[in-house]
Amino acid sequence: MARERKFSNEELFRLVKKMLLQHGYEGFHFGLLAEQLDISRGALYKYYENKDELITDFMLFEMQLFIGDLAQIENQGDFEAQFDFLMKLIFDKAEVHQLISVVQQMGSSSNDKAKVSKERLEKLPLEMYHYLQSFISLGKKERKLKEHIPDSVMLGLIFQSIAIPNHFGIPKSVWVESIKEIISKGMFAHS
Amino acid sequence: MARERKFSNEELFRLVKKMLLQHGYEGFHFGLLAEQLDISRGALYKYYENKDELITDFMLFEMQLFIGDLAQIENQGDFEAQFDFLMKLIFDKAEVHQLISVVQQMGSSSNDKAKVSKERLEKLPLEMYHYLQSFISLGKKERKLKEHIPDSVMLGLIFQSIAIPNHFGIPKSVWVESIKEIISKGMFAHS
DNA sequence: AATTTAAGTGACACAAGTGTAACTTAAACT
DNA sequence: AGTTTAAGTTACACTTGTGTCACTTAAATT
Repeated sequence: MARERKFSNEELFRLVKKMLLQHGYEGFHFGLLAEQLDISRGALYKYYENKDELITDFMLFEMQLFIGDLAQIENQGDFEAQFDFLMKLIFDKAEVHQLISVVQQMGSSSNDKAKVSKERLEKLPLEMYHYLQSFISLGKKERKLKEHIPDSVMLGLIFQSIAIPNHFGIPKSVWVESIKEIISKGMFAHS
Repeated sequence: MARERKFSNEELFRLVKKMLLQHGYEGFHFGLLAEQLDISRGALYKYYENKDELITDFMLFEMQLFIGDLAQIENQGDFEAQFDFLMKLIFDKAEVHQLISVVQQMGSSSNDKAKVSKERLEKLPLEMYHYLQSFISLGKKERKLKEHIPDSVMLGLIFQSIAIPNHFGIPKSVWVESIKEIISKGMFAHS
């Protein structure tokens, strides 16, 4: 019916991700994106009204992928296996955490359409928590997790651990194992 | 020798802090700052060549205050008291963590002077770690802390814990105590 | 081959922030 | 009172990104 597009959605999202991670929210703009896609800036406005709408769309896509991975936690056997799975997933998909922090930099949109999907976007962390509720419940039910600590503190700390800056370049395996140990058994020696 | 300044350094830094926390790095600009100080934008250029230089200057000031507080950890008695002091300090001065993340958003400066002090700035987290080295050493020496976990992982996790988002509005005291418990003794129940 | 239609282009007006420099103002010193 | 000096103002030129719209292009349909 019409000429074919010069770029695919995959290519677009791949570049958006790369640019967001590289330059952050402020450094991301249509000019740069268009250049990398080898199209004119104006063409992008055929698909997205503005930057926020594009980023929001991308994030919904990206987060749904991540939540898809996360959902597999239920097939991991006992509680310890689920814990290991979760930690591995988080450290393998470290970018997700960075991308979430980009969203929080997004100012309040002028656009109405963008506002709606941004609200959806802000609910995604909560949705993630919801998916993990069964994991925490299992742990508490099996008396593997301390029952007096609120679920959200546990999940928050687990997810935040990905963002600890490794200033001294500790090898990844040592790094991850150390964090897992602290989270599960603490940094205090047994007395 | 000349007319007196319409604003003090304290007032300036107070506003810079407020604006950085409220609007982030990108939302911070001379126009807004000048308006709040009730001076013209041009006047600010008498003191700082650009935004990065001002922010850098402010951050050095702010961090030195924080490091000053931190240094008092040595007067806190035994290891447990030092641990409690550190956690309390971090949660009382939560803004510091936010401010540090602002710095990481600063692009590479064009200005030479700014570049130099920005390098100094990026070393500050390391300097902080250095100040806390004695605390960790004490803990390990007294066999209160697990010796096989690298210092930087412990300190990183402690500092990062301030950034865990409290999506569900858990009361502060419960929140802080829960985090302290996980960090020190883990989230796993004793078997 | 002519027509339709969506993809893509390029120029324009706009907005917001930047940095500069000539100028004005007011305090302090002679 | 006159001079000096730093503080502050204002206007200007510049840069970078935004959003729009009339226009061109190329694939598919008839």
